[in-house]
Amino acid sequence: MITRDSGPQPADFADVRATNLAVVLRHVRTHAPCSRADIAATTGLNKATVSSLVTDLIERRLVREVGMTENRIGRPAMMLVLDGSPYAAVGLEINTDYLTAVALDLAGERLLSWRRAFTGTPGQPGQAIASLAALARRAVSKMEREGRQVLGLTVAVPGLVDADGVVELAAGLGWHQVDLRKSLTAALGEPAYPLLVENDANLAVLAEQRLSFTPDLVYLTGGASLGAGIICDGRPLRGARGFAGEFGHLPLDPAGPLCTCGRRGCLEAYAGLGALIRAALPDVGIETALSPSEFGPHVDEIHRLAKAEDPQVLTALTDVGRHLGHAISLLTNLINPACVALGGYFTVLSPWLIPPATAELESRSIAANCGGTRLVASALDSSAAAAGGATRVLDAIDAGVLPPPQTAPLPR
Amino acid sequence: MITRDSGPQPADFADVRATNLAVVLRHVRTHAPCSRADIAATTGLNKATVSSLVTDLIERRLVREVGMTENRIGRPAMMLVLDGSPYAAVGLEINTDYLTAVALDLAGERLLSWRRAFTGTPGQPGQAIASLAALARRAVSKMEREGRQVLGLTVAVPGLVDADGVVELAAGLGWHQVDLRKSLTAALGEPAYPLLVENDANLAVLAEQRLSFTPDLVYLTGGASLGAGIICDGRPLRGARGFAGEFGHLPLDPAGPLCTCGRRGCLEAYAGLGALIRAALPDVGIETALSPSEFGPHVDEIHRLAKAEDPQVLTALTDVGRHLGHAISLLTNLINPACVALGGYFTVLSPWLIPPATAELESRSIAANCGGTRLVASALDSSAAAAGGATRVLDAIDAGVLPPPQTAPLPR
DNA sequence: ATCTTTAGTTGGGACGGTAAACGAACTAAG
DNA sequence: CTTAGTTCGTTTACCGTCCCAACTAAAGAT
Repeated sequence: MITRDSGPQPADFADVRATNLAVVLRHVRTHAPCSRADIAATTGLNKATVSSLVTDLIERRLVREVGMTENRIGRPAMMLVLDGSPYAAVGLEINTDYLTAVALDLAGERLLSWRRAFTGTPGQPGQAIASLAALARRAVSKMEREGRQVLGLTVAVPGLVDADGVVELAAGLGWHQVDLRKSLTAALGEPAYPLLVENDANLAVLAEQRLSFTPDLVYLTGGASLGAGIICDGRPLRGARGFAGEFGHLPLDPAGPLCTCGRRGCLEAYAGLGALIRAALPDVGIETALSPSEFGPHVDEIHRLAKAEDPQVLTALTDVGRHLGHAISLLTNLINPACVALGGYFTVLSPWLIPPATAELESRSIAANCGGTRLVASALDSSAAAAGGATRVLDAIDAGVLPPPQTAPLPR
Repeated sequence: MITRDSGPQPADFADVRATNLAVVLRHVRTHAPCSRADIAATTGLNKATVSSLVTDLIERRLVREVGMTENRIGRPAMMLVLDGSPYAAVGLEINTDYLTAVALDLAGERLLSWRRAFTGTPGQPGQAIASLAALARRAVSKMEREGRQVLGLTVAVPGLVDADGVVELAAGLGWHQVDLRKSLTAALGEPAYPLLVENDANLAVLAEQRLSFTPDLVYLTGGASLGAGIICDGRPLRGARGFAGEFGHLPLDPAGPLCTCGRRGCLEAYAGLGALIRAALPDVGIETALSPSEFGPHVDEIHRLAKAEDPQVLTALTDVGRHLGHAISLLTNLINPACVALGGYFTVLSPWLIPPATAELESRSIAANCGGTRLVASALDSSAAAAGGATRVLDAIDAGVLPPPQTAPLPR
């Protein structure tokens, strides 16, 4: 990929070719169906170059000819579209109460969407990894039975993941220093495709970005713990040590309620799923610890009561929304995203959360009109992080890491 | 410049050449003096390619041969260094109480550092622009008299600047919708070099980065207003509308003291220069509005009293440090920078600010050891923003936008 | 004096983008 | 039906850049 950007790497012809292949591929993805002439006119590449690049992409089975245009002056154009059939990108998510698998084709169409209940034993990641590997094997086999080559697999984990795929810390899972990438690679028999591990919020925001097209975007995971996936200027923001987006433990009030992290007044203590359930459904979970497997039904119940305009639930939701707005105002002042998408349990409850959150945000933003930050419900469901994992594989393709040609070049 | 990064632009050989020229130039800057063979070995470029690139850089007068190595086995190497003499990068800063001009040579050596007192009339930017243009002309003339070509000029403004160089809002100057780039370009007679306008904090952090080498860095401007210049993953973070880094108006406490922006509990109301002076020097400025021209002497006085361990001043500084640590903990949780540099009046007072700020930061960070964030005094003085303006010009050179060759290619 | 080691240049080859010309396939109009 | 005009995509010749291998150059080591 060639851009006006700093990078210590020198460039050669392969980079030029890879860059231009990716340019053409992205154009086909976003403008399909389109002709070679369209591509040349829009990208500025020479017609001959585009022909050569398209031939290459067809040999790699990334692009397909679909037929001629008609009823136009001049020679009809051969239209091109992404070839969805020969490839698949797989994303997995492990969370406190479920495993998810998603597969997408090149165009981002969903090929597979599985979810299964799961409860791991804290401190015993081995069993969880075995379950994850089993799910991965089933998803990969299904793709391969359909004749698709798996381009890559990315696992979303609710915790801090380093660049080598080691889970430094995942409090909800009770994991500490787990080399998930290595273990899973071994469990899957050293597969040929790249296997990556990433934070769930950082992946979910990728999936959200593919739908929203915004280059400055934040995705908030709404669950027992709250995380933020941040994209600035089109690139994911991870921070120096990967701690960026620790949204749940933003200190809002040193005199606030006790948080699971041991401090007081974290956002999570106000707006985490546990706090919401305690405030909205005081009959449950005040005395006993909340079980992750109960979160789903509780959220459904809160949603039902909110629609029925239960005053206690509405008050609880307004309260959560206000604190969310407060925390988002910090985000706006520091990062100024164009859009903040509410994910997790926030998504379904957003009709009751967004109005108080927006009011709070407006009252706390220095910039007029909240600096242009829009608050929206996520376009994704609970498979967001897994879909983001698959999206990450597709993003690598878009960035120019293409599979090699499969058919021999045609004789002339 | 060629990197593994998304970008819609197709690439051709000119991009390859520009990328590799920049790679070699950066290597010479950071490893000078070095030989062609060193460059080839370190960058992975072919020896022949390096020779060709170096010849090109010498013709552009960006690099110079300085002499042979001695006392080694094998043929002695011809050492290369940056040629500092034929170019200059100019940065200007306009602020409430002064104008600053800085010029740097290619290697970042300071050629010029001017500062003059200045008080503008709010709502009347014309006079300020005339003063700024006069200063710019003097700086440019001095460089040209020394035989240096000006590569670019960047102006730092304490306010919101859009991508076209229009100052949307600069509260301290009383500016609103001032097209500074256009006005200054006209006042300087449509110069050949690029003239840019940027926010002061965004520029100061560039200068700080050149000294600290950290790719995840925040620079805090400490003055009447507080701003943050943020660099994430080596790139400046501006946000969707340029509002990123509005550090001073982070809402810390809705019940806090009144801020100049009309809200309550902004960081600036606790840790802005006005708040510090009121707390540390209660004899001044309680009744009358503080004049910007008095800020410098007041800071000197506070510094003197702090060294003398005046209890009231020490208490005020500890208080400011605590609030600073609180705000920085928000930065750490969201952006996770490797380093936060305290600029402006914070710099000289940092011995009294950093300990309480660090304590507060540690108590509020979810990540162990504050997520690795170090709090340091800025390595720059009050010319930080102007130096950053000049640095921005040098960064463009580093990124591959090179001046054209000046000498004809040597006959062979 | 000759060998070894390292520095830098030269020439050939490959690759990939560019430009202009060309053939192909269509519509429009006499 | 014929001719002109339009547009698509390929062909051909060309050029610039990088790489490789062989070469020259200049020193110390033997």
